[in-house]
Amino acid sequence: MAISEAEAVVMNVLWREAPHTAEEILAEVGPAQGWQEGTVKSLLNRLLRKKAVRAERDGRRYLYTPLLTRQQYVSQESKGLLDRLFGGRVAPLVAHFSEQRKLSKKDIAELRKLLKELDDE
Amino acid sequence: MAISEAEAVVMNVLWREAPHTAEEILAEVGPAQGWQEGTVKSLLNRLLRKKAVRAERDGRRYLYTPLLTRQQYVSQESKGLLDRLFGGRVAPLVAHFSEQRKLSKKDIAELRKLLKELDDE
DNA sequence: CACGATCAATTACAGGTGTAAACATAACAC
DNA sequence: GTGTTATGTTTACACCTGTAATTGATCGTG
Repeated sequence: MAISEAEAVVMNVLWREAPHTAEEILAEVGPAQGWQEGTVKSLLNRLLRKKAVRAERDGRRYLYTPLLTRQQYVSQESKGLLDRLFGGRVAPLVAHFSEQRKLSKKDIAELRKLLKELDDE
Repeated sequence: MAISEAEAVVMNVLWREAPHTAEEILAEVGPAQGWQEGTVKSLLNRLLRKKAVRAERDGRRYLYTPLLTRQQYVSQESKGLLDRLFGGRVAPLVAHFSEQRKLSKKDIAELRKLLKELDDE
């Protein structure tokens, strides 16, 4: 089942470092998102139900670890967008950003490097 | 207000060619999506409420025309994804696809061409 | 052992979505 | 003009989301 945007915020914390307790996650995202304890707990529960994380008891609390990998999530999401908007292909998306002048110098440099490396294989 | 995925399917028809009647839209997407008449009508109404399309009476029916442009929609959606997953930048997304071996030959060729053109400006 | 503190689990609730059924209205055919 | 047909509008309804408040379980403390 797809994980929602709010849920992804929680996953992001766990992808950076795991395991974490609910409290730690709250400390990390609560302020920025304006979330309270119950919110994070709910999101964790939904992620559990969706098998995106697993919880392991540690005394009175739980330690949460991601089951869904960031790779998997990123792939799903990107593919979804590409399929919906660009016929499933990458180049048209880059072209779109290029037309909109949204490619930074850094982007361009990195893309050049990337293509060069592809050459060498 | 954001338009949903099902709504985007309808918009896609109108972006290809407009205006269209509800019936024509149904004919185009109904079979593929397994949608019936009521579904398309509802989606059109929600799009009207969201000011994403406008309707112009034509005898007994309406002709629907997009107000939200494909450009606008694509920009919103792509930016959202990039911000959420790739720090708002294009190159990391392409890198992701490259790592996953999801760049087709055609993609690579087009990207090369694109970068070359950027050079010439 | 009873009590408060600390967590997690359950329940809540409004708003969005997917998917229509039901209802209203207007035009056309007789 | 009245009934049928073609359209659009309203209402429905279950599920997902964001965001908690409430309830329940457990642990440490006196």
